[in-house]
Amino acid sequence: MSSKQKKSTKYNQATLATPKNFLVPIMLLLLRDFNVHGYELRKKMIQFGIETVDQGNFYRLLRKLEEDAMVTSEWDTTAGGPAKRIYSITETGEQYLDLWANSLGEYQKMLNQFFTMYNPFFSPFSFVPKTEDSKEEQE
Amino acid sequence: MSSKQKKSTKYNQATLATPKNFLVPIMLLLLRDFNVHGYELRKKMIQFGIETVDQGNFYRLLRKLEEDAMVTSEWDTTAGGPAKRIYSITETGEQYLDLWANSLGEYQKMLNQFFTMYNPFFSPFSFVPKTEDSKEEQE
DNA sequence: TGCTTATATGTGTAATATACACCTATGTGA
DNA sequence: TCACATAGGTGTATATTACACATATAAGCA
Repeated sequence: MSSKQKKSTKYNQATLATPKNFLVPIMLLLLRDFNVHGYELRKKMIQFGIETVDQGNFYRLLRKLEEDAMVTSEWDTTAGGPAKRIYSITETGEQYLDLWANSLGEYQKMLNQFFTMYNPFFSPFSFVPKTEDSKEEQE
Repeated sequence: MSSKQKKSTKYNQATLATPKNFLVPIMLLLLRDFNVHGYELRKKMIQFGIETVDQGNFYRLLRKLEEDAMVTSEWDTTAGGPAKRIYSITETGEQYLDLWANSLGEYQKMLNQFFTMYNPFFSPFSFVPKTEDSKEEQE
């Protein structure tokens, strides 16, 4: 227990509550409704509420989704500027999205349970911040 | 593009929608309400709805939480069987839990948004599965 | 006694996923 | 010609998780 110079153990503050692979279902959902290129899609995702979408990982993921036949793309050189890959979702992709939706639904239930236990006054769509009074019974 | 023998690229089915570090807030929440040992806590987490809680990672995480002063523990040798570490949350831990709660709240909003877009008939607490009819307009 | 099972707490390490830094290229406008 | 927005990436270190395995105590039972 001496000379501790740990690797600053951090369950990264910035990364709090970022679910694994969460970009995937949102990408698929957006591509189900819009046929767009990556750069545009990425903007949509940020609008969606994901504040940080790493550009590198984003494109890498898109290519992987294509490799796995979840989406297809074709080059668009008609417009000015750099060539774009226009993406669209496939049947497989839609099925995969449905799988994700089930999974996210499960997770949503757990979140509701979490908040019910965290703050008994909680109910979705009317979040009441926890008061000091509500944590008196201390075991 | 020849001789593809990829590493079977899989956004793991089993791991779908497993949020990063999700064990942490649930551990803290449960420890806020109960002073228990790891083995017991793990059972509670499974009851909570987390189907797979890897034992190894679980204990490792507990020790890390203690190392970071989120929880404290003391050995209990009064009961029969192997000695147990009884855990309880600290002030720091409670504050960290609050941080997590905010973060999870944000995420919950995104989930609601996801489902609103995924299935327009969706509303929380009355989930209506997507019908075939609802996906006719195909761009 | 020896064997099995449940309880209880861990370690080692490979596979995955993500963050962060960096690269290439086209077109617009100052 | 230089900066900047658009567009699409690669390399790699770090973080997180999965999976296999290790240790120890006690109870049941043949």
